Amino acid sequence: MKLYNTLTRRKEEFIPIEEGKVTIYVCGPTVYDYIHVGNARPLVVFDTLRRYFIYKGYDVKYVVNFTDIDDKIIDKSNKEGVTAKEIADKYIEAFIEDAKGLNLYEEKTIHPRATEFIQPMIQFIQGLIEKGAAYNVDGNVYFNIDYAKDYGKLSKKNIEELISGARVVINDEKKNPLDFVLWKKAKEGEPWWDSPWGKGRPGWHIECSVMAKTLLGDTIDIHAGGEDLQFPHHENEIAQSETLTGKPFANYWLHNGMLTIDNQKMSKSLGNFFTVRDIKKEFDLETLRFFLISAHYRNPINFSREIMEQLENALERLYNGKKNLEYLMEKGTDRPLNQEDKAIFKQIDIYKANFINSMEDDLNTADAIASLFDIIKYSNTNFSESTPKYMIQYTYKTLMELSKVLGILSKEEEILEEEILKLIEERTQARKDKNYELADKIRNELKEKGILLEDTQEGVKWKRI
RNA sequence: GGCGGCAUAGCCAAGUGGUAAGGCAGAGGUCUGCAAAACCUUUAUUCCCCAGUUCAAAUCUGGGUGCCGCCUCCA
Repeated sequence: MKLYNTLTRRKEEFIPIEEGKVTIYVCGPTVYDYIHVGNARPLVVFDTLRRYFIYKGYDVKYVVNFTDIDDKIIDKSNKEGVTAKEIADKYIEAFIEDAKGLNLYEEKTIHPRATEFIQPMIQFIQGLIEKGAAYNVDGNVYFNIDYAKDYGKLSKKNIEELISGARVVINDEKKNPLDFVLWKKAKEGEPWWDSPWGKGRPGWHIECSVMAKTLLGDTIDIHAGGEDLQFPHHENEIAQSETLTGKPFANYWLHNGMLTIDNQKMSKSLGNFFTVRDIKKEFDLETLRFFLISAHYRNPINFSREIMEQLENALERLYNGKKNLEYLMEKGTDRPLNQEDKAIFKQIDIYKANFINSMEDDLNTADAIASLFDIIKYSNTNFSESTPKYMIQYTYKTLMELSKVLGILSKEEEILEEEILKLIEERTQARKDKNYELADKIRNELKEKGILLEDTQEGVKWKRI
């Protein structure tokens, strides 16, 4: 599989550290609020990458951390008069709920909390101090970037230009203006942990380095996140981790493009954001997931109601195709396969190969989705009740297998209540009797109950609206 | 100011040298009591503009225009 590596700015063949295994670390949310649609992009995109690795038979270790101690969380806890932990717990719980809606593979995700790794963080910082790469000034510990080899190699920044950019706040405590904080001295009323440098808490960058190292090892296969984290967050992670271990921190750095609204980055600071919960009121979150994988992950995507509606319809077409296959699986014949049938298998296999080729090419989900539509169109056009069951099952199995990689079409067929089934039967009889008035009345009645009936050539079908 | 990216139909979006995938919306048709679904046909002589390389360019080179991101907390 080829992946675009930000470190080299090229697509590279993915070679895992250990054959058949892959370790992935994705920078997760700071849990001080509900996640917004922009936050959801890396979660969905890299979940899809993980699913594809699983599909290929890899043993995947996948970590998405929670930053549960940070200025914003402390601010919020002060405002609301509750502890920082209560804030974090509340939004972690909300995250898990949103994650389920987005069909993230939560059962297979490791979710460490920063506050559970304070001791390893202290050891990590201690190690940096011993190497002379970090220094303590009155309880604040800084990383000295002059000790980092190749500082700026990920974001391709030039240190002198960064300094002369003058956006850096002058801080007399720092040896180099670009030095960043590893351990923050606790202020009055802030949560704190004991450390060799006094009471305090970890800085943001150190958290990810330590959790990745502790859970996945000194060198991980893939580190991923939004492209806005390239600098300074990921650059600093590299600096501290590689200075401490002397080994590469991550072999592949993957960054997703920004999600925009009216062509402007969706972000908390600009205030132009929708939370995943906002969207859930209007759309199924599966549609949001589908939207997020409908373009290549490195391109910016613009979010709007119009686009969501388009994708809602597109997704419905896939579901209709799936339902048609389910229906024909019941009705198909058991006759033996003939020469023509075999050509159909071949065609389905071609679509499957196309899907895989797309995914192999730097996770081209937009292209892969086209193969799903190809399968649907092909089966809609060529299959009927006289098609051998086995072939329909094979097509269905292929469709579901590939959909699972993308994390879509996973909603199960529901069972209808007894009374509704009765009404449908009543209506079918009315139609046979050509009593269309009664038939339409029942249909409208069911529509109000959220059941939409369709009279197809293959019989009555229903769906929830 | 420095660094990076993007520009393909009404909308969304693949395609990185061989003659424009796929989806949505629209139009016409088949089927149908009606509706819906499904299916068929149709919708870019052209890929922001200009110049160049080449037998051949949406794809490569140079220039221009517009938009976006990072450089500050951010997915």
